[in-house]
Amino acid sequence: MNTGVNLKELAAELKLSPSTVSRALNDSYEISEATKKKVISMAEKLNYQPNPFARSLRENKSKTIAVVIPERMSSFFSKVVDGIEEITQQYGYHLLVYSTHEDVDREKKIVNLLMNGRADAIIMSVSSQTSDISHLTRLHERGFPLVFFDRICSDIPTTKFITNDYESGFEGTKHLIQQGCRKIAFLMLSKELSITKDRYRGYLDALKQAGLSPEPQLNITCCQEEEENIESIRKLLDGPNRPDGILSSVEKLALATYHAVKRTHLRIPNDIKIISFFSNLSIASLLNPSLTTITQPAFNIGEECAKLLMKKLTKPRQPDLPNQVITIPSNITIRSSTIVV
Amino acid sequence: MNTGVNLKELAAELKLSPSTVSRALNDSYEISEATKKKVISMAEKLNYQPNPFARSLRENKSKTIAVVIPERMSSFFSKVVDGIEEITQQYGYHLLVYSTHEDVDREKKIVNLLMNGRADAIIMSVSSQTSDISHLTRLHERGFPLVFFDRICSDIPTTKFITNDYESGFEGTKHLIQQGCRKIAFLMLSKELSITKDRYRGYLDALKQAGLSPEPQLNITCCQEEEENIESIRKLLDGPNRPDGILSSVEKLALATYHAVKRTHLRIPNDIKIISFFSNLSIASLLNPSLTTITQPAFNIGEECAKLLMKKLTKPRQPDLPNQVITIPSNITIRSSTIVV
DNA sequence: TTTTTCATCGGAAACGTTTGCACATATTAT
DNA sequence: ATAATATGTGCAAACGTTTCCGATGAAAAA
Repeated sequence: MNTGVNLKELAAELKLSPSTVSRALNDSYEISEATKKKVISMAEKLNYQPNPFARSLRENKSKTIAVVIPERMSSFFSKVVDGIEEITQQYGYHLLVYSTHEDVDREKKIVNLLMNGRADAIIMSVSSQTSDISHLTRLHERGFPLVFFDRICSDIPTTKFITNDYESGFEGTKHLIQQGCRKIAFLMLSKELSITKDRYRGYLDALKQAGLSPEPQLNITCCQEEEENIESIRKLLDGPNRPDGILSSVEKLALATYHAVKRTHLRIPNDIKIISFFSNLSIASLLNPSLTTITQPAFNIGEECAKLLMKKLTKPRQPDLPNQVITIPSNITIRSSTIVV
Repeated sequence: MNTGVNLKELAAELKLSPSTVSRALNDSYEISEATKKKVISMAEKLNYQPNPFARSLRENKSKTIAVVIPERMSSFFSKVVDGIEEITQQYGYHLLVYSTHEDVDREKKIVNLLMNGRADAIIMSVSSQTSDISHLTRLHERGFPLVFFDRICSDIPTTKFITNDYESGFEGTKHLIQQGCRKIAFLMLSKELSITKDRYRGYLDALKQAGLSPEPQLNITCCQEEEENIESIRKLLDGPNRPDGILSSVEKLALATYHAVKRTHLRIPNDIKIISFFSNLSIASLLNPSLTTITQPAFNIGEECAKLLMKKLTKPRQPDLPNQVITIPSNITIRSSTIVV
């Protein structure tokens, strides 16, 4: 790899000292406009690119932020990362993207690796297996800027961005009830997750408000194996205590539900109605029947995470990230999976 | 940000010189086993983490590789990145991931930024707008390790990983013909793309072999706006010269086709049969009717890219990346969108 | 005994920046 | 006239590693 000219060579070419050239390129007030012009044009001519590591070493910042997500093949997380990139790229920041694959051990390894300062901050959504959060508290206690989104850690006093999980769970359930459902199942990834807790609370409160009592056997906790999830749901559908409505708290379980229904004699929405948190609108309307969705503002969530961090990292003396939860509401789009025509 | 102890402090604690400690931690033969043990245990006790920038500056390598893709919300590219990460993570490498959003200007900016050595190598799939490749040739001529996958640049003499685009296009088209199609449309993102060229050649040859003549008006070049694509396809379907089969060269256009068909009175597969390059098997079988797919080995392609680079970067004196195209075959899965029962 | 070798370790340079400080020269105030 | 102040630039240290080159002492060979 032929690395180009460095500051010293550029300075030699200009018959100036490296310090002057550095200051000129950084637009320091101490340098005359004349030399600034000369330096800049010569830098362009020789295509000078400052060495990022020398700069990072000296300034103790990397212009890089790490994004840690549970999986890549998810329209929600893809859009969040797109939103983050949209902002950070404007500030010249780079994105290290890691997937934990819903594995807490991988998450710990990644977080521990990040502790050496390779990134200036972390934006993350925890894995569904994460219950011990010592790796995250340690990070935060060291003063490492950390922002959570979607799947958050309430115990860590920093800024979190979520959607209105409780209300969405509540409204989604209420919608099912209004469509005549009396036995509504709740599908989740893990009981530990902040999103399942909040969405579940909304679900329970909607049931209560309608005078319905929750039935434990209608709660299904899923795993990472799609086939296994499909079979769990199918068993529920084929069982004696079959639900007439399903609220899926994550995208992939809605798809598993459609697969499961295909294995039964049931029809959506006549026999069973489905609503799900879902970010891929194009797919939602192509499913048969089209899926009623609670659409999280994924791109927007990413943007907000990034904006907050950019403010913290690019302004001189910023305070710590405040301990608060910022909620950006979802939209419910009613489609055929909950409406009998 | 409270950065932990550094080498000098660790050395002071041990009453040793930094050089000795460094060598001990790097398992140098010059250091006795006794002191190695002492150093390692003290390093663990103080949780010493070497500064990655100091190391990168000194060694002139970053243990980071950049991945440049046209879009994130694509099961194909998500899986490729997963495959890359699977390998690189084993070697302690980090991944900078950039999306060009199919925009060649963004692609150029990203590539130019990468020229400063922030990453040790680049794995990329070019945007659909890329015809001028000067930014990539410049990169390659500087000796920067560069690997292409899927959407490749034939003119740049380096290693490329693709699937058997020609054969898949050929076989896909042949399958449609065998199912009785006589007027087969070809959907593409851009005529410039390597994948459309190869897949189109396969399509043409299959037509020729069947004695069918290609009709230019059956080729549709799409854009980035989904709605616009849907309407282009709908017009084709509603027009006087309506095809009875469609080969879509990319995933998103298959979805657009399903949307378009929904806006017509046509039925799949009776009136129109569809086959597409497609990586999301779960979705393919959920579409109505389920979609016949040509499935690219996305994860595997990512793995192979990464393996090649890891060999080049971690072994001492490796030759340049050879100028060759490595093909990993796709699988055709026949589903309902091409079979009339 | 003297010389060589070997096993361990330390000093210092180097990687490419940024920046505190000093130092000229020119301008203004006294 | 001299002294004070801008204005523009250079020197050198620092960031935290790795590694070249010596240095030391002990063991082996002469």
